[in-house]
This record gives sequence, structure tokens and C-alpha cells, in this order.
Amino acid sequence: MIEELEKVKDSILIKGIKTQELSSMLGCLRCVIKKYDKGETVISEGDKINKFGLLIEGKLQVVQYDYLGNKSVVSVIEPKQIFGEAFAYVDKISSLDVEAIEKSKVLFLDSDKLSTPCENCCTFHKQLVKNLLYTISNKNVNLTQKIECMSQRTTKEKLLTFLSLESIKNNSKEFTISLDRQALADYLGVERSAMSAELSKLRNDGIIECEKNWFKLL
Amino acid sequence: MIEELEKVKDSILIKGIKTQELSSMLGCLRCVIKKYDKGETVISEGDKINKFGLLIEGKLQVVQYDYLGNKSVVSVIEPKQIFGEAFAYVDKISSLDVEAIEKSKVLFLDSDKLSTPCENCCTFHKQLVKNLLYTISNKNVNLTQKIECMSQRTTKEKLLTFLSLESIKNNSKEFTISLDRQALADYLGVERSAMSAELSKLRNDGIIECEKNWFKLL
DNA sequence: AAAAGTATGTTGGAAATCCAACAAGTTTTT
DNA sequence: AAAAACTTGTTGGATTTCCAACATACTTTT
Repeated sequence: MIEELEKVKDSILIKGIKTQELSSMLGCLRCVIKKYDKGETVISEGDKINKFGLLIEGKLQVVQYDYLGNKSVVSVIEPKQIFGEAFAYVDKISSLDVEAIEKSKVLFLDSDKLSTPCENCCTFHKQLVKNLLYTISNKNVNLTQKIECMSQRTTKEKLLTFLSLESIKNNSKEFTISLDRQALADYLGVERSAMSAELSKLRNDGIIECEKNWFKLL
Repeated sequence: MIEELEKVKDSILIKGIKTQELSSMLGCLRCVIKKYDKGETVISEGDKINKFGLLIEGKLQVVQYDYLGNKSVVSVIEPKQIFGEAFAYVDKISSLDVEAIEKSKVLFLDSDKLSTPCENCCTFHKQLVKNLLYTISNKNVNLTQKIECMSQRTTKEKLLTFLSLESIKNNSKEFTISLDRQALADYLGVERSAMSAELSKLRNDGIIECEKNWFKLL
């Protein structure tokens, strides 16, 4: 089990915890590792969650079904990322599914054990809580920024809001983004082709320069 | 200071902490209370945040300015609610403003002190961390649901997604919501009048019944 | 009880988005 | 190196949303 943990020791959740503390952590937080084949379900909608996951290897997908039963992908989980923590701490049943899209290994941690330090108040506990607060807060900031973009009325405004936030993040008028056109359109909640057209217009109007994933605000 | 705390002792953050523990908490977390007149700024965009706030009395507004300088209200803070915690824990500068829209009293707590229990590991610390994790996770779930609604392409789908989520929350096909039409339109990111028209259509098509804040899914 | 203010529904033309289809360029596979 | 698969940009008509203006109902103030 320790060998598996080594693979993710620089993940945001475990970062800063000494190697010699890892094994006491495993016991203290009732850690278990589970393996999933491609296509298997990791968390089902309706599950009561009291553990959250840290993906060690493979790839997962968070999906959701709307009122008509249409499936949509909410996010993709890569190794070293955590998932399910929000539902674990609000103590609600999950409204999302998590599925393995590759053969995967997941470390589950007991959410209650993590937030309630044991009597001897192990030092790694403090660090874990800090890391977890950081991670969830960070997700909140990102969700808020996505909402900021999506709240704009026109595609042009959505694009400019997104690009301006990216520019701030990169502290420069020039930057590259990690999304391709389709992913960006999905992120902003608009049609890819309409967005492409709008990008061209922004370019022709001399407001931006761009090529592939590279952008420059003028 | 203790008297002020009494007013918010059933807030989600402080809930479950014994009265006799409150005073040691005040010291341990370097609490300070600040007062603001109507119109005063509580947090400025660009501020480095290492404390977060618990509103004791009054009313605050979280606002943001887009790339053109247009102001928009992100949320309204009522007494007993906390604010600024996301920026405090990601250790980034705030990208939002918080302003008092009524004469207000705010309790500030040191975010670092809260997440790093002191040597004696006071019991209230554990409870605070739990409460904080609950609060942030809950915001996370709410933001995700808002995004789920806003991601829908048409106003009709946005409405039905929202209503279906409310129905699940209330565990019933019939329920009342806390938003008026304008607030609902803002929440979904659409035009009020267009949304009203869409609601009428849903009613005529026999998909829902509604009157004011009361809704029934058929 | 009248007046003013607020919330909601309705409507029609202007504007924006969606959608489907295709062209051109790029990357990956064979 | 050719073929296949994928990505991006373009276009035009159908659909949807926005916007502004107004009617009606309900609430609050005077």
C-alpha cells in the first residue's frame, strides 16, 4: 500500500507529509485501495458517501444524468486528484456517478477520521486538513469563475471574460490555455461553431490575436 | 465580544461549540470584530486574505467588476453566514469586493489558526474544522448545481433542470422556492421576460403548475 | 381609499445562437 | 506516404433569446 502512496506523494492532498508518517496515516484514516476495470462504477448516484477518493492511477469520469436521463460529463479525474470530497463532507447522498474510463486504482480515505484529529493530534493530520481546505476552496474559486463566464449574456462576452481571467492568472496579456475549441465551448456553455465564428470576429476587430491554444489580448 | 458571539452561536460555523469554549476560541483564533457603515468596503479586490468573516449583524454584498468595469452582484451575505473563506484558504488575493449594504458587524477569524490546531488540540477546534469543511463543501455542491442549470442550452431546459433539482431537495413534486422571478432569471442567467413566457408555455403544455413561488411538477 | 411602487405576464421586432453541413488544415494510424 | 481521424473555421437558414414597452395584479405607503 505504501508503494502505491509513493506514486501520489506530491499530490495536493498529501503534499508536505513526511514519508515516515504515511504509514500511520494509512491506519489512522482507515485507508483502503480499490481497483476498477475500465467501465466499472466507482460511485453511484444515490450512494451515501463517507469516504472520498484519491486517484492513484488510471482515469475516471464524473457524469450526471438530467431530468430526461441524458448523460453528461461533469469532469475528468486524473491521477493525484481527489473526488467525492464535497458529498462526503456535506453528508448528503451523491447526485453524481463516477466511472472508470481506464483501468484505475483509487485510495479511499475516511472523511470523518480526517477532519477529527485523533487524541495524539498527529502532525500529518494538521497538514492534511490544510491541504483539504486548500483543495476544496480552490475548487470553489474555479467554480465561481466558471459561473462568472457563463453568466455573461453573449458568446463574445463569455469569451472575453474567460480570456481576461486567464490573462490575470498568467499575469500576462499572452498565454496558452489547456482547452481545445470544443472543450472551451463546453466550458462556456455555447456552441463550438458559433464560438469559432465569434473568435474570428474578435480577431478581425483587433481585440485579440490567437492561434490554436495561444492567445494575446490587445 | 462574547455577547456578540451569542447572537450567532447557532450559525453553521460555530454550531456545536459549547458556550464556555467560545472565549478560548476568541483568543486562539485571534478574533477581531469590526464595524462598517452602510456603503463601506469590507474586502477590496486585490486584498491578501488571511482572515475570513462571520457576519454578526447587518447585510453585505459580494460584487465583482468585469473586464469592462461593469459591476455585478455575486451574492448577498446575511447574518450567521461566512464569507471570504475560499480566498483565505487558497492563499490568493481576492478577485471580489465585499461591501456593506447595511450598517454591519463582522467577526474575523484567522484562517491559519483555525486549520492548524494548537498543541493542546482544543476540542472546539475539531468542531470548527468540521463545520468549516461542511460549509465549504456545501457551497461547492450549490455552485455545481447552479452550473448544471446554466449549462443547459435553452431556457426551458434551464427551468426544468432547476425545478427538478428543487423537487429532489424537497423530496416532493410540490414545493415553494425562495427566489422571485427576477432572482430566478438571474440565477439561471436568462432574461426575466423570456423566462416568464417560457413558464407560461410549460404551464400550457401541462408540464408544470405554478403560482408565484409555488411549483408542482406533473 | 387612493396613490405609488413592485412583481409578473405578454408581445413583436431585432439580435444572437443553434444546428447541420462542409472546407481546409493538422495529427495519427496504417 | 497515403489514408483515416480529428480539429478548426465558415456559412446560411431555423430557432431562440433579448430587449423594450406595456397591461395587469398585488403590496405598501400615504
